[in-house]
Amino acid sequence: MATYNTIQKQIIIKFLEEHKDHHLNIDEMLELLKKEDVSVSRATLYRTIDSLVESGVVRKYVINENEKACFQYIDSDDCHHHFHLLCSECGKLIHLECEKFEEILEHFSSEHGFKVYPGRVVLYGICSECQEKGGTNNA
Amino acid sequence: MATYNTIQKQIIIKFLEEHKDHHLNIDEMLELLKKEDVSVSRATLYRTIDSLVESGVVRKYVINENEKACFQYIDSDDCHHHFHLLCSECGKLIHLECEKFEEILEHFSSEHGFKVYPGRVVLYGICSECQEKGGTNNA
DNA sequence: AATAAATTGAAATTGAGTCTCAATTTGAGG
DNA sequence: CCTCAAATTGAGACTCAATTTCAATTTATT
Repeated sequence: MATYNTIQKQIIIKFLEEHKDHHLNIDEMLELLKKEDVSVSRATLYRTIDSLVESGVVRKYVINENEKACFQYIDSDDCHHHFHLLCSECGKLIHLECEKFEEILEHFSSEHGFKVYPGRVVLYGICSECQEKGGTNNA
Repeated sequence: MATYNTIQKQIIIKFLEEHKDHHLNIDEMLELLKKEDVSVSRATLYRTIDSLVESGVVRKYVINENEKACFQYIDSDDCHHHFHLLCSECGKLIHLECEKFEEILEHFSSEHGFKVYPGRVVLYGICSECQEKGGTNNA
């Protein structure tokens, strides 16, 4: 099964490269593409992104089950040291650059044989601001 | 807003306690409840489980985005100082006792001011057995 | 009992994501 | 630069887990 190089695929890959510093969901991408007057259908965007995720070029984030999945071009430079911290109090999502990330993933891999999917690592808790405001304590 | 103690809630909590060693999805629960000749509607089950998750009594697992969410009663005795590793391939839930846990929580607290809720930490990935079998899944 | 508020359940609705299929595009081989 | 089969596109239909609706019922208080 050959693969054809289509205009739509080029548009999508160019778009993702230009937005590699954000993760966007499908609707946000469609809207931005529309503003740029480039036309790609929803179905094609889903299909192309899926295959890019499959081939490891793009990472899929499911931060909150109730929210749409987000996608981001994997920049091999900085995609590694990246945690998601989600504040249960204010709902803020923190993208935390931290060298500890690698260490933790490595620990689970080498010590426990468990290969963690980095894109799905979301740690729930309370951010510093909400702690100061004196939030309710849960576990 | 008062809360009424209804028969349905009692049924659901009793059911979850009796099945605290498994995580089940809503349909599985409905089927098992039906076999026990106890009647709870799908909507009520969703609603009640949601509020139990909200209050931290029940944990929600989304093993695979394409699969139904699973739920499990949290046994407060043994959920404190360990990680939950959930294999996206075989669905196995690994309770991992590990001294790294404390270290990681401490790191986030002191270095980043973020207080992680230990009970909600679930790391998704692939277990060693499924890695050997050569899984294809991403997430 | 009377009452108001909370809850239930059957069915309708939602919505992210997938699938269908006719129309179009691609590119290898004349 | 034609031809043609195979790949791809896109509009809209479809799926299905989860949510919402709303009238009927249950709860707990007075």
